Amino acid sequence: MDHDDEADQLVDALGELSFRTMGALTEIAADEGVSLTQLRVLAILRDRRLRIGDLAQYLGLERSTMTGLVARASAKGLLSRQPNADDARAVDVVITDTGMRVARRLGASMREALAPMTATLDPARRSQLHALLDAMLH
Amino acid sequence: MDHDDEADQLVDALGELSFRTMGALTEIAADEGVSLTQLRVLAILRDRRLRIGDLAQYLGLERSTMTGLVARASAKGLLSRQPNADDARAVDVVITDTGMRVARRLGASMREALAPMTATLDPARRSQLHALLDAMLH
DNA sequence: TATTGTTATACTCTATAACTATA
DNA sequence: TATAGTTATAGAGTATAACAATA
Repeated sequence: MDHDDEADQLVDALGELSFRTMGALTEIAADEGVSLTQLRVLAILRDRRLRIGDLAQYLGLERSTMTGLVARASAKGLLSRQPNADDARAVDVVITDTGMRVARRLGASMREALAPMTATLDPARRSQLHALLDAMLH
Repeated sequence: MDHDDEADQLVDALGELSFRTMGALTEIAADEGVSLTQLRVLAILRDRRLRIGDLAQYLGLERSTMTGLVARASAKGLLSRQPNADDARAVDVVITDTGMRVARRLGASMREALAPMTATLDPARRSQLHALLDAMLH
């Protein structure tokens, strides 16, 4: 069954693209001294505040895992823990000014790192790709 | 420093797609009792044998990391370590029959898991996407 | 001397299970 | 009782540095 049909090849290409992208993002995060998961958390918290549990659900992780992640990121000054106004059991996680600066630098590095990959496409094909990705993601 | 909105959105979409894909692959791997990195190793070794160092370079990891990864996968019966014919210092890593069966199941699960994402596109757009990904990856 | 791989060590990520404080 | 979060514990992934064997 070494017959790759069209669907298999598309899946392989998607996998390859994703591994390459994650590799680039991992390096970028490491350069800023954070993990890939912390990069995700920073990106998410740029425009909202979330409770520990919601953040965990968002990332598909256990709450106990988030406790540690937030603790380490807070120790680095990137995040801050705040009491939730409506539920005394809950903890809101908020990005700090330092965290926001790091998040912005990460965003810039991401664009820079992925540019060579998208640069192989001419502008028309780039728009095409963007439209296709949007269609898949929504 | 390019602050082109179109480029930023494309990078964001690429990141999002990759995180989703990696999430799906992580679950698939976990269902087979292997890590995401072990899934990659199995996929790579399906059609070749590589030395520890080459495998590490291929994945962008340290050799010491590969030593552990291969040890754990070998303990599970998925890989086997063999002396290299040309260099007595080197160790070839080979996929076992069990490893090959697992690799095939992983491949099938990947296609299944990613199908819903690509299924939102009609066949013509799917071909388009495939062509664009291939252009980016080569 | 340089390279291949291993070992020792340390840290992060992750999950499970038991626990607390609050709802 | 149920839920939000923490703590304790354990295993995997990862890197760095020091090391042995071979080139």
